[in-house]
Amino acid sequence: MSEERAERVWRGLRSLVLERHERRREVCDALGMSFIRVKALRSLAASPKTMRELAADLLIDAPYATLVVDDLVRRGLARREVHPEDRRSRIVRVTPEGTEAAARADSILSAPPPPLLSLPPEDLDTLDRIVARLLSG
Amino acid sequence: MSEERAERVWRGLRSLVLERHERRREVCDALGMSFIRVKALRSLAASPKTMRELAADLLIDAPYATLVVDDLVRRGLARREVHPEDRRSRIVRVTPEGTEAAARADSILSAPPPPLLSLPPEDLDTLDRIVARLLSG
DNA sequence: CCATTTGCTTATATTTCTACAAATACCTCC
DNA sequence: GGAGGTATTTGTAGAAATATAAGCAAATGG
Repeated sequence: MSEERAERVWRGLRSLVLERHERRREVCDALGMSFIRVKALRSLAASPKTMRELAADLLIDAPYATLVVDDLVRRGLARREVHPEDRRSRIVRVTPEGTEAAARADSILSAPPPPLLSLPPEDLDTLDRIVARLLSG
Repeated sequence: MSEERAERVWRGLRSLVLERHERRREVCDALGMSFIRVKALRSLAASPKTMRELAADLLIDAPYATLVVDDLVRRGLARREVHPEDRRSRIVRVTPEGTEAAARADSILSAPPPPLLSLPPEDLDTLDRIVARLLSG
């Protein structure tokens, strides 16, 4: 049955990402902030957002988003700007320091784990193709 | 460069597991408990453990493990038994209700996401092999 | 305009997580 | 059988996360 195989694969993928090569702690230590702030910083570095959009992206509510952004602003990693078309709204944008910090987080989180690096090239190739397909599906 | 491809693959895997098909919230809602309790329950359902072993498995400290197990016991999902060979130590074991709840959690967490189920059989086969290799490495 | 809605903030409260110090009970080794 | 070490619990404190209510400013739509 392929259902069974799919389950084994899924458990394996979860195990790799969530247990074996989890890097939350490492990133939080490196940046000196909680993981939700790292997520916020990376989300904002990827593209500036209104508070509402950020809250939706992080799956948090608006008041908490305010606290998180307050903290990033206090650290000099982000700025609030008034939305040009709706002055109720703020666009949150990372500063150059924020960009740099987000890049540091990315480099830790995106670093492939050793087993992936020592995969035979043709396997890596195949995996690349399959993962792309899974992401597009 | 294969390093670059490995990075793309790793980012893709993280995205699949952590963003697209994250099921923490769902499991916590279904069982009515925080995720660390779900993890504890599943760990104990997989095999009974002493407090120390459980704490090590969950990467939490001993006092917090006591709180978590207290809660599971209060819910009737686990029991403490005196270790037969060391009366300082307790073996924590899930109850039948705990086994049932852990199975419910498993069925949510292990359910392969749709894109994985609609993968061509030969791709799933290959993926299965590669994931096994990554886990063993 | 005025009422209503929307976007955000402030305030407040609760739960969850993390950490550390100290107490208790038991084991082991001399 | 006493010293020192281990397993767990208790207590405490604080940070982080989550939720709700209330408020302000600006937009929208009669």
